[in-house]
Amino acid sequence: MKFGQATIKDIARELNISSSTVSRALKDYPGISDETKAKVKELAKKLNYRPNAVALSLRKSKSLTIGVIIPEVVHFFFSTVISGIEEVAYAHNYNVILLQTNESEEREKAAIDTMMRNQIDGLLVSFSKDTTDFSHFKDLMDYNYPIVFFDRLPALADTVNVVVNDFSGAYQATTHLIEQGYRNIMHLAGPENLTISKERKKGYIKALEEAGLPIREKWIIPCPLGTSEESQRLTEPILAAEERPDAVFASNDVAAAGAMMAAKKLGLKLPKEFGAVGFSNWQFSSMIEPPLSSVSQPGFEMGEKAAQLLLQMIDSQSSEAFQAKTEVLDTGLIVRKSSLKNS
Amino acid sequence: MKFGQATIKDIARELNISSSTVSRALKDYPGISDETKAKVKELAKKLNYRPNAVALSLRKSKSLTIGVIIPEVVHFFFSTVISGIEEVAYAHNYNVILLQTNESEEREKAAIDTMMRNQIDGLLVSFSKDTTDFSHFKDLMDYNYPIVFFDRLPALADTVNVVVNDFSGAYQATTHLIEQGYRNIMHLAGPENLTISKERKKGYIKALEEAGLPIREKWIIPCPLGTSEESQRLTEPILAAEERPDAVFASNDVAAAGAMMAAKKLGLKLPKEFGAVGFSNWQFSSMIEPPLSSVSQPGFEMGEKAAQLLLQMIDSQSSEAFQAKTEVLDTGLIVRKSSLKNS
DNA sequence: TTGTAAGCGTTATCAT
DNA sequence: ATGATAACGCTTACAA
Repeated sequence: MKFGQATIKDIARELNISSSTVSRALKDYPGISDETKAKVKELAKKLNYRPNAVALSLRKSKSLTIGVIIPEVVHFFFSTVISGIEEVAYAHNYNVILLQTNESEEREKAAIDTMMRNQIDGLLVSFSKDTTDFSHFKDLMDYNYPIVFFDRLPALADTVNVVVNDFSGAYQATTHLIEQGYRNIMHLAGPENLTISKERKKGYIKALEEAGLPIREKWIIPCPLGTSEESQRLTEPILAAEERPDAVFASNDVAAAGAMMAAKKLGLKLPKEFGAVGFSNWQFSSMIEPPLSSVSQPGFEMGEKAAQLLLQMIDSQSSEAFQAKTEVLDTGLIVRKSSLKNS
Repeated sequence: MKFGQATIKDIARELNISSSTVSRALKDYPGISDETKAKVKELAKKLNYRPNAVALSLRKSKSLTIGVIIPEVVHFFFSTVISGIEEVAYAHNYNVILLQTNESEEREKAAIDTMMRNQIDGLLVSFSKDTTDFSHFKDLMDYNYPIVFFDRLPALADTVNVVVNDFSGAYQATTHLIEQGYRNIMHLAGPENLTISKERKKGYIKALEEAGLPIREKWIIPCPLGTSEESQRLTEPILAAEERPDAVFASNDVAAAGAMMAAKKLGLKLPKEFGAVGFSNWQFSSMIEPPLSSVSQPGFEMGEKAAQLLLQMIDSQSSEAFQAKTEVLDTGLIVRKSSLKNS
């Protein structure tokens, strides 16, 4: 009874009635006299009574809290997703508990342990880059524990997922570069074991193939870190070579920006001599010079959708809600100056 | 007992001993035979026993959870702070529950209500822009409830706070512009009722005064929204005027970027004809053209410090920990091309 | 060395 | 229309 918080018992004692009556009066149960209801409610208000959610959780084995496991918070896309999750949770009177894994599998397992100890009702998961063993998720799913994966898909059967259409986003972006007249398009790829990276790479390749352009493996560069320094460093030698690309499709905006910096450093004119399209439409993309074209990901919607699916699983417990499904959200191509060859 | 989670009772039953013995054995209490301890621990492991944190919270009136109330997650600075909070909390086995207020005072009050219902052990608060009534915080403080305010300071006595040195950051930034040879420096200010905005404005004015430069009220423009569109729109007429500023010190990087866009649109050469320094050193600042000089705020450290102070209040409950104090973290000036007049 | 019982705050069940 | 009691899972005096 921290901070003088009043309990049902306090109210009961003061009014000389039983706690069950108080409990029922507070929730307008039938069979309680209007008089008692009024008295109880009045006193509750006066004492600033707040139901103890912890006691409720224990009693009902339900915490009205959902857990979010995410690689890092300081990431435009992820923070946008969190925001979407927050909104839906708030609207349904659920709380959000946040565990950041810093892309570490160990922290991920610890996070799950914490969530279980705290009787969290369900989990929204974007697992870390180098998670290869998914048994900690599998175990939960075997108990019918509600989990929705977002952005990153695990190598597990029968999961409920929300992703964006990475393939088509990448395909669109690359096709756009081709239509603009770029012919030698390199690709800065994401971490190799993530589905999103693979899909974006596939979309890139598909676009080249369809246009009858050659696929050059040496121009497909994985950027495991995803920092602009890394991509600048990796891109520079490629642009300095005899035969060089005239554009880049990057798996994320930061990498694209790094490539642009490399191109500038080598004195190339942007976007005429080197075009670029990124992925995720980060906040900064419109502010760099030239403004970066980018594939926009509906992060907020992803958070909303994932939270909605999870709450369905939690509330209904129907097998329908638990059925494997992958919700695919559409990307959009935001065309800015960086990819307009003849501007 | 969701998901087949084993409880102490299950272990007790299986071993034909009492739950108290199990409880004690699990925590190596003295006076339990090594044999029993071994048996209990073995079975606990086998059953994958996890202590029920909810039951513990109820028993101990302590949830090992701290709450973070923040205007918005999708914000480079705030998300960095959260990251720092997360790290410290994790290291001390505390959980973090996150409530976003979207800069609404009503949501802020609802957030506090939620936190109280859930027996959250303490609060880290950055209140919303238009909160003017702080009684909801005051009420808690009167009960000796642990709260640490960060970034934004409430108009309340005896609070524990963590802020950055906004005044000196702004002073440094403006002085730097002056030293570079800029003479007519405008200021894009933040929301007027926030202390941080006031402090930054003061630092700006102090620098001008010290340099013997005039303060021109018409060149001090509040940007309540803080978007680049807003600042671009507000800056354009000022730069188009007969007598125009030759530099800007902005209360945040986004506003600075907007001003730079306005200057470019009017054909001014950057940084020669128009210099700029922002605040917060957002991720994008190094990537725009010219790269933006900025006052860096130690967001991660702020989160760490705030969490540490809070945990001290929670753990010690000593009046020392609750004593009013304001931890001031130093800013740094990151000089990039946007403020180098003669580069 | 171990067991019993009460209690944290709430509600469901069964009485009255 | 209201009360008594048990239970959620765990800890902790107090007993034995």
